[in-house]
Amino acid sequence: MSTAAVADTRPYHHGDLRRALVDAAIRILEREGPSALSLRAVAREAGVSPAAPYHHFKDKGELLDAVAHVGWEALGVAMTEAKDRSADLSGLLTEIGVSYVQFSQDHPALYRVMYDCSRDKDALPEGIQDKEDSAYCLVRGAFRHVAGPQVADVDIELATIAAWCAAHGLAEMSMFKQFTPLKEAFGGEEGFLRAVLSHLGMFTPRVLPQD
Amino acid sequence: MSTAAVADTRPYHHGDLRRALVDAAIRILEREGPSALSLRAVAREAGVSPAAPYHHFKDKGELLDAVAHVGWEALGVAMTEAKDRSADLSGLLTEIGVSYVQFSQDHPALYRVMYDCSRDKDALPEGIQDKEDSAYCLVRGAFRHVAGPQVADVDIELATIAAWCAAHGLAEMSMFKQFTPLKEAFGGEEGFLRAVLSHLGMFTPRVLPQD
DNA sequence: ACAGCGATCTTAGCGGTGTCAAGATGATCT
DNA sequence: AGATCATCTTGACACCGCTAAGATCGCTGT
Repeated sequence: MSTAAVADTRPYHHGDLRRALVDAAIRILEREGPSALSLRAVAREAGVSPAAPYHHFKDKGELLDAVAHVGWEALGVAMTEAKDRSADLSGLLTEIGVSYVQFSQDHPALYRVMYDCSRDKDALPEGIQDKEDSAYCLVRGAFRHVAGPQVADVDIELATIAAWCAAHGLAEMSMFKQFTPLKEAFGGEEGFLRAVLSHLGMFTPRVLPQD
Repeated sequence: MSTAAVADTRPYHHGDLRRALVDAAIRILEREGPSALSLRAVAREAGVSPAAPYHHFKDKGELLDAVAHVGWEALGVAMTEAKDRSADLSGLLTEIGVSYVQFSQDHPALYRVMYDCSRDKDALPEGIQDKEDSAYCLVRGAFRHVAGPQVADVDIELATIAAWCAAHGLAEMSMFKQFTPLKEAFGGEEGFLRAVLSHLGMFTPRVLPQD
C-alpha cells in the first residue's frame, strides 16, 4: 500500500520523526508564535497522527526541551561568530552582547521557549554551561581573557552572571515597542543596544581585582 | 444610561465578583503556579459557574491583565518602601533594585504573569510608566535625583531602562537554582543580589555628564 | 406598587488540547 | 517464512477557552 502521490518518502514508518517534529515545531513557532504551538499542531505540521509524538517524547514539555536545545545551540553559534568577528579586545564583550540580544529579536518565539523550558526546570539547559564550547563558557572565557589571570574565579563567575542577566533583561525589554522613540534617539536598534550595554558597563573590560 | 462608569464594579448578585475573581486567580497562582491558572479554575475557586467571568472580562487575557495590574501596584509599593527605607543617597538605587528582585522571588508566579501580559501587548502596562507614582517613574526620579539637573533627559531615560533591564534579568536568572553555590559564596540570597547589582554598576550614582 | 428592563449568573454545547490504551502496520532478525 | 518489536493510528477521556440562550434578581420609571 503505497500512497506514491509525490516524491514524499514517508513509509508510514517515518524515517526520522523525532527530528521532523522538532523542525515542525520551530516552523510553527516562527510562523505563528508560541501560543499556536500545540502538540497536535506539530503532529499536523509533520503529517502524523496526534499521538505519534508520544513515541519519541514523554510529553509536550520534552518536545519543547528539544526545541529549546536547538535554540541554545543556534544562539551559541551566533555568539561564537560575534566573538570571532571582533578583532580588538575592548569590543569583544560588547560584540557578544549585541549578538545575544539580536538573536533574541530575530527569533523571539524560539527565545521565549528557550527560557520557558529553563524556568520549568529551575535550571539553565545542560548545553549552556556544561560543555566547554557552550555559550555560557564562551562569555566566561571572554571575561577571563579580558580580566587576566590574577582575578579570582568567583569574580569571573559573578561578572559572567551579571552580564548574562543584563543581556537577558535587555533582550526581553527591547521587545516592548514603547522604547522606539529612545531607539531612534540612539540611531536605530543596534545603536540603542550598544548604548544600553555600554551603560551597563560590564561589557567593557573593567573587571579588576576588587578593592 | 445611568451607569456612566463602566469600571464601576457595584455589588449586584455575587457581591464584587470582579474583585473576587482577581483574588481567586492570585490565590491559585501562589498555591499551584501559572500552569494551573485556567479561567475555569478561577471560577471554581470563586464559587461561580465557568461562564460567569465573561461578564466582567472580555477573555482570559483581560483577567490576567487585571491580575498583573495588582502585581505592578504591589511591586510599586515594595519599591517605594525600599526608597523610603534607604536614608543615604549612595545606597538608594541598590536598595530599590534589591527590593525589586526580592519581590520577584517572593511572588514568582505573579511576577511571571506580569511580564507575560506585557509581552502579549508589546508594551509595559500603563500603570508602570504613565502615572507619576509608578514604579518606573520612581526609578527614573531616583536617577534624576542622584545625577543632578545637568544630565540630559535622554541619558536619565537610558539609565533607567538599563537598570530595569538588569533588574529584570537578575530577577529571572536568580530563580535558577544552579546559582546556589555562588549565592553561598556571597553570603546568602541578598548578598548575592547586592554583589551582582553593584557589579552591574548602574545602581551606584555614577550617572555623570557623558564625555 | 408594579411592570419592565437590564445587568448578572447558569446551563448546555462547540471546537480544541494533552494524554493514554488498544489495535494496526511494517522493518528486522532468526 | 514467521515472530518480534518499535512505530504509528484510532478512539476515547477530561479539561480548556469561549459562546449562545435562558433563568434570576435588583434597579428604575410611571
